[in-house]
Amino acid sequence: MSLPHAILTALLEKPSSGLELTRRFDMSIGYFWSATHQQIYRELGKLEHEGYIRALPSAQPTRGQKKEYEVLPAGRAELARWTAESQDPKPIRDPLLLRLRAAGVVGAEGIDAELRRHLDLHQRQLSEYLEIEKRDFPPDRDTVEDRLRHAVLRAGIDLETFWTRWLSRTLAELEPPTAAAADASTPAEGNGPK
Amino acid sequence: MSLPHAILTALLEKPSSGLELTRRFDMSIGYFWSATHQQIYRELGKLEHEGYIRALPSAQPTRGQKKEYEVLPAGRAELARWTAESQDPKPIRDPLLLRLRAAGVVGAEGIDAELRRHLDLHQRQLSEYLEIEKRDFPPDRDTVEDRLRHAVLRAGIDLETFWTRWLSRTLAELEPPTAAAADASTPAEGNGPK
DNA sequence: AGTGGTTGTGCAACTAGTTGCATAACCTCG
DNA sequence: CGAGGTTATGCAACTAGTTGCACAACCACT
Repeated sequence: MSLPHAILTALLEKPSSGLELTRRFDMSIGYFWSATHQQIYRELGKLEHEGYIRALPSAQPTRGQKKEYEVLPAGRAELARWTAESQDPKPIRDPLLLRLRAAGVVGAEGIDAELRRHLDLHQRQLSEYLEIEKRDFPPDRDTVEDRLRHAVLRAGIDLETFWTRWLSRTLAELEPPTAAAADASTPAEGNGPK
Repeated sequence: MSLPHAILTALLEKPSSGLELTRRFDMSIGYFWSATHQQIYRELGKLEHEGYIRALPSAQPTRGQKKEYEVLPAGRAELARWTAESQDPKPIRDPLLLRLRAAGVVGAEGIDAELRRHLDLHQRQLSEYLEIEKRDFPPDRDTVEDRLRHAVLRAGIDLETFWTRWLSRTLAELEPPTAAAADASTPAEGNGPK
């Protein structure tokens, strides 16, 4: 039940059309929730039907034309209710970890290439977040809202940091020992006793 | 497409019945993939139908009676194929971060209680993982398989560590300044100049 | 006026995961 | 033996997210 609330939050920050929301979900909202434009349009329809949002009167109802939405009081109330609600964290579910475990059973051929690829992706994401932090959070402003937004971004930063560290360590642990243990096709020149 | 492969991995490690798998998913497998018993039974049916696994001959086909499965060569091949495949990491999607952002818009009332609750849950999970590490990974054994399994567990440990740190920091940042900034109903006794 | 790209909205079908419930076999205790 | 709990398998309906495509409006260039 998170997507409708993500949309309400985004619309409270700034009334938008479906496509604008999609772009915002790809950008800043993306570091804690992602969604495709189809999900967003469908959800906008539902939210309007339930009386949580409404289309701004300026927009015509024909297809292919921009339609902006704003949040109604009922929508704000629903968002406040949901925000204060108690929800348990969901257990981890990560395909990469699963594949690593599977590699332990069917053989680790080629898994290191995949680990390196992920490491690269996470490093890029991390430096992107650090850019955003530098740009959007100079050390002067300090409202509660700023702090909350900064905390959320920092979660993104810390998570990417975790991944890059874990991937580096895992790669380091898998590779050299494999080379040392494998007595075939390993050059191993210059480090034996003379 | 991860659940069937999680099941294949689990069955290769040890042939099991549906309920046994469910228990293993709640325990050790749970730190990288979770699943309910209904998902598992449904998937076992599909995997058997597709010729990846088969029921051990000892089991009778009646309902309510234990039915153990083992992986067939085709299943092992499929798992190896999937493990080596290239898959992009999925973007973060975390309701707690979303709620924190929403709190910045509709007000942060009561969110700190929720943060503390999550902190407690993550601390428990972390110490559970540390127990498992101490029990299952003594520093002597060192096969490639051990290393892979240990790396996966360490991802769980590091992730829980990230959460506990991030939650502690976020709580620390939200609370004292709020008390200092709010000039109403704050006792603030004994720390001013005499 | 016509073609081609961009912006924008939207349907339909599919895949994955969740929730609630039904039902059968088996074991234990009185 | 039969009542009640535990073990075990499974169906049906639902919710959430993904993929692929259709189509209208608008704009710019020729």
